[in-house]
Amino acid sequence: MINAQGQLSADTGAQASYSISELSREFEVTTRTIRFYEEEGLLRPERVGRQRVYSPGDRVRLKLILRGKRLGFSISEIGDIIQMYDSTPGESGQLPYFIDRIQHRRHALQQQHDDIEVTLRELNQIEKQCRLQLQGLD
Amino acid sequence: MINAQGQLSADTGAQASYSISELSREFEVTTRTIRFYEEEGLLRPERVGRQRVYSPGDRVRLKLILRGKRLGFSISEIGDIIQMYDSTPGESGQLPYFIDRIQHRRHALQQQHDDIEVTLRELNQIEKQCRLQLQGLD
DNA sequence: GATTCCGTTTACGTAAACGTCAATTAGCCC
DNA sequence: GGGCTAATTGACGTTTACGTAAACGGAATC
Repeated sequence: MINAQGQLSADTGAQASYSISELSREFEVTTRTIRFYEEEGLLRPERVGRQRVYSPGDRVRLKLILRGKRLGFSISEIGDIIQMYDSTPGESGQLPYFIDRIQHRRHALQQQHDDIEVTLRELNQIEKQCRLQLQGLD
Repeated sequence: MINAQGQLSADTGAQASYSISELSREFEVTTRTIRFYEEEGLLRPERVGRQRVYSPGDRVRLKLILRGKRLGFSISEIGDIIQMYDSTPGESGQLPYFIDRIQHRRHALQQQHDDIEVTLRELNQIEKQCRLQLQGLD
């Protein structure tokens, strides 16, 4: 197989590098968006000349970013989360503070989790009503 | 007990009506925010003179709105959801279309639900590593 | 009757998250 | 070497979800 740089690479499904438009297509975001995330410090692709070249690691980061977006987090919150994945604890120096941040994040996620379950149950209720009425069993 | 309008009301914990500042305090949002939701058509409190008076139903709607916000939905999406709660199916006329909208919503929520579980697992992993290192067992 | 406390309206301001040009560069194709 | 395609930078525009300030109204309180 031939990748974006015109070089051979084993077709393992995991490429060695990606162009901005490849990622753009794969994740269905615009290139503008990807560059914006870079401006915000969430991505740091390498350069070949002036062109951006994304590693598999960059691709994973982008995945993380988009997952964060789906969860409604802001860019800076996502930056926060990515830092958690990034920093080999030890680099991060302040371990207890770090653990504290993790727990805050987790707490927010738990809240969301609960919100979702409540909402899902309610939507199920509503839908059930609709279906009954649709069958004229009301 | 005496409510915001200076009238007697049974102290059942469920008041008959609320002022904007009462709701503002209870849910920790500004009055500006509450008025904004009204501008956007998410709330329709009654008026006594020019002042807004919120019913228990309005209060529930506000709760719904804030839950939607925590889930990262936009105002118009929340409006959409509230409509689902509101419309006695049958008023809504187009039942199949309505059910379809519910399923779309539910699909998005399921996606979020999955995202959260993945993220929680990952955070747990990270935290475990931190704790190990904190104990010098690394 | 001046002050204080809520509340209201109007209107302009702003941060976040991109969208949308416009001008430029660089590699390939024939 | 002209044209096409993909990418880059820079800059201004836009939408959403409120914040903030000004100016006023009405009821209560001192």
